[in-house]
Amino acid sequence: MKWDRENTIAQFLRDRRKKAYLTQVELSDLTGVGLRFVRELEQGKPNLMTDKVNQVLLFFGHTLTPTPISDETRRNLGK
Amino acid sequence: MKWDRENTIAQFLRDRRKKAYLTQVELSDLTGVGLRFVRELEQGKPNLMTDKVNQVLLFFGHTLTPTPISDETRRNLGK
DNA sequence: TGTAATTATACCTTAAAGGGTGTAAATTGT
DNA sequence: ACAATTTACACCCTTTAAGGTATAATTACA
Repeated sequence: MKWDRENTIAQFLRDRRKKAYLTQVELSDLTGVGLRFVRELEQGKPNLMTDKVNQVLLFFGHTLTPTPISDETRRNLGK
Repeated sequence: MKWDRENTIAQFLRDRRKKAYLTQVELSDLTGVGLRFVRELEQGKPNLMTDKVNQVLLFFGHTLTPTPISDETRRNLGK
């Protein structure tokens, strides 16, 4: 599967980390996930484990939940 | 890690499947994920792969996205 | 109440996610 | 322009998610 830096989670986390003036290393330390994982997250690796993602999201007060797909997303379904 | 049938994703999917009058087997077929996975999903297995979850959520027009944690969630942080 | 359908557990195998580390590339600041 | 910091990529290793299948428990209903 192809990586997609523009996917919702990747974008969200790159943005939040920047705004918090944190490096990937710092975020890795603060959240307890591996540095490698932080990088894969931000580069849009497609297949991630939910609890690892949540471990990072939680640091920013967020969590993964099912939300209705946007028209935008629906349009891109056929990739 | 402990399983939690009441977690957001598990609850959401049990509810949606019921409302669609589908069995786990049917949902498994329709979404292309394994039957075992549907069951683990609905029973709140903690560690899931995001693309598998999305594969099922998409069937119900949803997808995993980072959302602010609720007060409820925040209260339960210390488990 | 008995029986078929649905759901829950258990066991085993396989593919791949996550982690550590080392190195190269890119970014930043002076 | 250069040095230091930060980010990206490659390698190998360990762990485990997901799938298939078989069996037990539960639920639905005739």
